[in-house]
Amino acid sequence: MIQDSIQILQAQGHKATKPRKLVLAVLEEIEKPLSPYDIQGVLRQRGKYLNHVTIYRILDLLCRLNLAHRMLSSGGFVKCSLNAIEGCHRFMVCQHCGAIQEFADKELCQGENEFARNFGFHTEYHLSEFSGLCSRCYRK
Amino acid sequence: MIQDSIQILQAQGHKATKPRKLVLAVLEEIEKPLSPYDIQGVLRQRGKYLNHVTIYRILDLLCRLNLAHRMLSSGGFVKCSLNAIEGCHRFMVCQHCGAIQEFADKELCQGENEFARNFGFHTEYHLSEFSGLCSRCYRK
DNA sequence: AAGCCAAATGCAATATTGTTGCATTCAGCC
DNA sequence: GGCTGAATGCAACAATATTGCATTTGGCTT
Repeated sequence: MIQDSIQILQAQGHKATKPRKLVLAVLEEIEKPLSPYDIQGVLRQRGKYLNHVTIYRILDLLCRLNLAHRMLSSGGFVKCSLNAIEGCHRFMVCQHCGAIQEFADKELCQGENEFARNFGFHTEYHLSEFSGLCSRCYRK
Repeated sequence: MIQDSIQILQAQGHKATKPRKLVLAVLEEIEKPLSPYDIQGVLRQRGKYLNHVTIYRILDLLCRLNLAHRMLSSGGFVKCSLNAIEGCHRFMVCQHCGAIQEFADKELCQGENEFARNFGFHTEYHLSEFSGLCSRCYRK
């Protein structure tokens, strides 16, 4: 539900504007990485118009609040799951259908950070992307 | 040594041209993510000129051959270490000095893929970026 | 070492993506 | 309903990326 994201927005002193709801709704419904112009296109198909500058600024905000995230492979944006582990995002992207899914696993996350620490590296946040085939597409 | 990369290039039937050597040398020396135009700038400082289109095409090729990689955080390109684990790239990026380093760890990689498999996801390749402070910058 | 040819580069033109400053509008408050 | 700062739209611009085609060049052959 985009309501959850909206609540977080407001809790941090940001307004629940129509454009923000529209962008959140698109990210939520289309569970694939979308560029700012992609989002504009989807909205246009639905008879809505947002200036691209507005979309950029909304995505900036959402990323700052950890409500959205930019993917490695495509550069597109996706909505983050709200129960993600702090400072850690782990996505699986299906090469066939394009669907993305975010996963949280505390143990794995800690293991990775510890691994980095062994090299003297202090991890602030950590991003991980799996590319392959989701269970549906694999069966075919 | 860029010689290693050159060998791989040629082994796959690509030519060892001057522009390719120049780009490889820059990526090798400056161990930070560099955009195509960054690379052009570095070369210009050295009295060399490459058209940006050429640089784009070289980077495309290097990425296809897994000799370079594009980072999420910056959008810049880095040279891949040649002893990387197949289908797995793991980078650490220092927020302070910008230095990047690639690491390979078979165990960690297998753990991650297994984790994905538990969700029915079949990983083709796996990509991971740590953002934080390297050992030198952390001490300060 | 000269010539050949496909591969690679340079160039020009264009398309796409991202940014900035400022006028206008609107969400949330009284 | 009116006020006010935050948010949006707009215009102009800057930066990044792509395409088609003419020219050059690396690596092979002779």
